Amino acid sequence: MSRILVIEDDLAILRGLKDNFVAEGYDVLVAEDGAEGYRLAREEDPDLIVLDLMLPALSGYEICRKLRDNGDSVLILMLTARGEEADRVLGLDLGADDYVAKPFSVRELKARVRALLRRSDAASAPPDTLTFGDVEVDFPQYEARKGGEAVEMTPKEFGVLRHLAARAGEVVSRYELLEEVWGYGKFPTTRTVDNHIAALRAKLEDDPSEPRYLQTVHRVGYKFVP
Amino acid sequence: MSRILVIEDDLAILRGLKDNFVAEGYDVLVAEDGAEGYRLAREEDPDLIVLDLMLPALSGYEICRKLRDNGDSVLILMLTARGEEADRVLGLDLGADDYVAKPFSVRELKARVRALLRRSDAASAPPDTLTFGDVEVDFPQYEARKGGEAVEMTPKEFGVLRHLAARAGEVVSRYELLEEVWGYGKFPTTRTVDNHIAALRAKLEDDPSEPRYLQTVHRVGYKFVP
DNA sequence: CCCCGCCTGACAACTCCATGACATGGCCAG
DNA sequence: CTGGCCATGTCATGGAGTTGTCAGGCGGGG
Repeated sequence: MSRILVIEDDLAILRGLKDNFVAEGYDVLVAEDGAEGYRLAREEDPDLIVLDLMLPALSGYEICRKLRDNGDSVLILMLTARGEEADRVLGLDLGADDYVAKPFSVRELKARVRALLRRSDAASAPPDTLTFGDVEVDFPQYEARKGGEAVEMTPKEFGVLRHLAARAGEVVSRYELLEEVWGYGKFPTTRTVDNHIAALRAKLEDDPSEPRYLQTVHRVGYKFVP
Repeated sequence: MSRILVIEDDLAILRGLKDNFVAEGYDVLVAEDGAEGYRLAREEDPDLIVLDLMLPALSGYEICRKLRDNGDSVLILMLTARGEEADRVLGLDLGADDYVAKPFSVRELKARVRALLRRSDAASAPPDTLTFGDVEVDFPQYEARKGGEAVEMTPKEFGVLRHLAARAGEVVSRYELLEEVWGYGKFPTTRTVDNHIAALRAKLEDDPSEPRYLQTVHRVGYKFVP
């Protein structure tokens, strides 16, 4: 899941944004002033920054420019007072990727964040089909077949399989799977992972009781062996 | 590399766009008013035109129509003021290939330009007509028939169907549909998408309660299966 | 002014997911 | 080698979240 840094001095807004983003499964960092925000932006390497234009210590304007001057291409979504020179903010000399005017609608802000992140990671997507044994999986279509027969799988199952396959041969811990598939804001039991593995085995393995592709590594996690 | 013509009367924006496109390696032509822009469009035969809707001398609207009337199929990306009727711009009255609302993000604009050029290279632009089962849809004309009978569909319904069909087989999330069909700057609920899907099913599916072509993928989105 | 398309909210039906209990199996200490 | 313990497999169940559906209201265009 993506990591978002929110830099905003109004604590009520900061809190609200954080809660909203956490609820959507993002990994959220916050800063209440510009200097701290800039430091986090450099050290924590977030995927996207929600940046208030008016800030104590270091303005959003300056943070944006400094990041760009350093060649940082992190996504930046600027919060501006209504009517504030939108053209200026957007790229032409500041280099923000989008902006939302205050007072803003949370729904709009979330939609814009989603849109920015989706476009940016569409570029670096993992391979979208997977074949092993007599199984074929097409992730964009959310379809799977075994021996030519369609197999019904749930989104979580696709997610788990994709993350295991992306690191084929490597052991992946339950904790890692939870973070990557479920997202940072969610905290199910690690037992939940076992259940989804079991479901995948039941659907894809020739002999679910003797898994060939989805192997258990005792006390560590699971690995996908193609 | 591709040749891009930018027609825009705001010099700050014109300059910013030119610099950005040049930096990406495009061959860039510019015009500050509609008459000059139209002349360049005819004489220089660019691959894509970034066209402001409001222009002195000759409006973007008219340029677009005149080009199309002359059978010119150059790619056109329209810049519109926020909230300006996106449906109209993308329809046949106008014939633009895409649009971006002002104030826009440069990253967004560049992404859309890339997308348009890539699609035209691959010659896989969204099709003008669509046929499945006993249904025929003509997008430029905004006409649909089922079993030979005319079917009344609203502009939004055409939009949703077109975007699903353009990615046939792939699951498209409600959020993506909102972004692509409703456009940048509009933020209805995801429930709205469901309603339009329901309307399409009622009009186009043989058995709307058991959709064959417009399928739901639970917790993910919808997909069109031809 | 009315009409149509659009958006939203409410409700019910349904899917998927998380959890806990119990069974089984692997690993280590003795 | 073997008993005990912890980890994992398995399964049933309740609940949370999603979707289909419908009615009502709003706004723009004719």
